[in-house]
Amino acid sequence: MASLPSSPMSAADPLAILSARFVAAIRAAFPDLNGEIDPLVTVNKNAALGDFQSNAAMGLSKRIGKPPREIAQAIVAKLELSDIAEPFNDKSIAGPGFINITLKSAALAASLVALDTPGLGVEQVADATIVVDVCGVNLAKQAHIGHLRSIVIGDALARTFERQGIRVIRQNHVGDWGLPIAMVTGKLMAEQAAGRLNPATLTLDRLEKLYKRAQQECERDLAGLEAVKKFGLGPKALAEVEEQVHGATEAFTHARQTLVRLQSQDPATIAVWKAIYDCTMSDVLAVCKRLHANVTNEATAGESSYADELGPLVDDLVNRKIAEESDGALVVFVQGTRTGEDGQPIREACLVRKSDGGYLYATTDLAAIRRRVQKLGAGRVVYAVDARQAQHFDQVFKAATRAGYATILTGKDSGAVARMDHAAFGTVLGKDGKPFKTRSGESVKLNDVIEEAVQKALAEVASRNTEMPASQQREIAEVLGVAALKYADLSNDRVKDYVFDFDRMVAFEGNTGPYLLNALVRIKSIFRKASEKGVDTNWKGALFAPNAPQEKTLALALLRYPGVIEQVADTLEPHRMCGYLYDVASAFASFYEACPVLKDDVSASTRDARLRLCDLTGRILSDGLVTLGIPPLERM
RNA sequence: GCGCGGGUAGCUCAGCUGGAUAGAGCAUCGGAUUUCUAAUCCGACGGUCGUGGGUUCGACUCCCACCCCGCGCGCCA
Repeated sequence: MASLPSSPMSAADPLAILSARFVAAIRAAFPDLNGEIDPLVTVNKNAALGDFQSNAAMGLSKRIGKPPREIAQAIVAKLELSDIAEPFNDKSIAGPGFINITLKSAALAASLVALDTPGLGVEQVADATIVVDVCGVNLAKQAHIGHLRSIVIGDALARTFERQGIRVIRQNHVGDWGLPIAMVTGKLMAEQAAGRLNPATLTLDRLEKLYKRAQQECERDLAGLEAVKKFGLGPKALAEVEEQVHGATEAFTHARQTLVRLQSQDPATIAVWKAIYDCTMSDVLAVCKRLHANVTNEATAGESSYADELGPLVDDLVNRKIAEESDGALVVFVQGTRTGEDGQPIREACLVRKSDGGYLYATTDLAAIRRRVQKLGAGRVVYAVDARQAQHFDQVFKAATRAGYATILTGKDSGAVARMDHAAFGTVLGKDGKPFKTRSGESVKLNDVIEEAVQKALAEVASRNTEMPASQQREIAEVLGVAALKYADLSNDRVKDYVFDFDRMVAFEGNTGPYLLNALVRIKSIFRKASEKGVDTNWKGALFAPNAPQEKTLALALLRYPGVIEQVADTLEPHRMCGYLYDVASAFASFYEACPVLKDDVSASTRDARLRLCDLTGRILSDGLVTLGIPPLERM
């Protein structure tokens, strides 16, 4: 469908103009053709052959019943491009029927002028709200490497939507409720009662140790008991294991009692829970802040905030016969992705209440969808969550749709079902190809990861700026290290696992954060130099003159920016932005080598045209990085 | 068993609704600097795109089968 160009940018976007012209030419050449016409205009893959190309002729071949080259001839005969493109020549139609277009320099310049606005041509979406599920840490646990991707990718997606003018509500779905939290709360109360712990000086590190111990006490050898009974290892083994299990059962009972007190808002229990909450979140939010991820207290909506809604929600599901009983539990049956022996899809059970009356994470997620769509007004909900939860979300999305909880209640889309997307991400791997862990097998703390990246960056900064004050080196290294870390995560295809390598991410070559920041810093440096040399600011209104091949390549890259933002928002794939920015930075590096800006033998008009091109490049690099959640740098 | 994701150069990764000779970076080798910051640029070398079929004018891309790796599969989250 050829949508009409609406924004100021798309009116001058070569892709949009060419698409419209091609559609017109095709209609003129083949008036009998009805139905949709896709002009298939793209940036030319082979720069030597032209700037843009249309592949429409091949596709139309079957519909029209003529050889594609003949169709291409007919299209070209009707194509009116003399105002913006170079005249056709014998290379304009090539291969099976590619139509190559080379833009006139003036047309390219006009497009750049249209792009060169404060908004950089990014189309604004009116009247939309998107909820982004981001971060998702658990109480009493450090933010670790497993949370990196949710924080970084979730924030980048949120920023991309915000860049489109969409109202974004971040939701940190903290695991702050349920039996595991009751375990540690009970454990903490016991420690406190025994005088072994002062709540005022509680640290997350200490808390995490208590959590692990509580968990072990509850879980120890329940599996072993099963095994002993199954294999009949004799009364002595059975007695030993049973004694262990007795301890576990005791701990479990204690945790259950604590959970009941939590749920009934017992003040003493809640007070301890709150201490755990505050201790965890102050640490976690500090890590988010250090990562320049916009995850704050306002964005925090933990599982506990749904506690009161779960009972009524399940009642509602039962009353409307959406949930039914199955082996003592309550489930919502959904059409799953799996198939049975007969090849028919299996009805999958999405559990919303256990046989003991407890609720599950699917219950909370259903409540969350309902709140996000029907209370917060989201037309789209995006989950930046580990790919291993794909089946869970598939079920929950279907159950929510069936229950009507995803139905939009107000506004222009009232009655429609909100779009629900699981932006699934793969695992962070070590160099050995296995999940990234410390030597002792523990998960790596996020703060340690950040610190190591910053230290690596600091070593580079210090060695290259020996005269710079240490405080400034440290300041730059902090930005650079965090940029390197985030960019390494964002630049890989989201759904794939990726290998984590400090040395590669802080490298200044290749598709890395430092390389992009370096391009930006070089541009800033040009303008500092210009100012030193007393060059006036007339360049701001200068005519673009993309004549050198390097200038042309750079200009064509810059024009793609608005489209890339849209692509990222649609596919939820920030690595497209990374790849794009790397293209821009590479194109700029080649330009920088080949096209002097401030050298004495450069004419004033060329200098000003190039300064304006540098400025536009810098603003797009900067805007793109900021949209990814990476702050720009002045010097490095 | 069923399902989901993945398999592209020695390594790490791109490859947009099917399009021209499958691209980067690293590594290896060879060039460029009295610098608008060389934290760079230019070039060379390097690939049966897991395997085998199919659809198509054209397949890394779509379909089918199989192999290998990872992950998931009702009362944990």
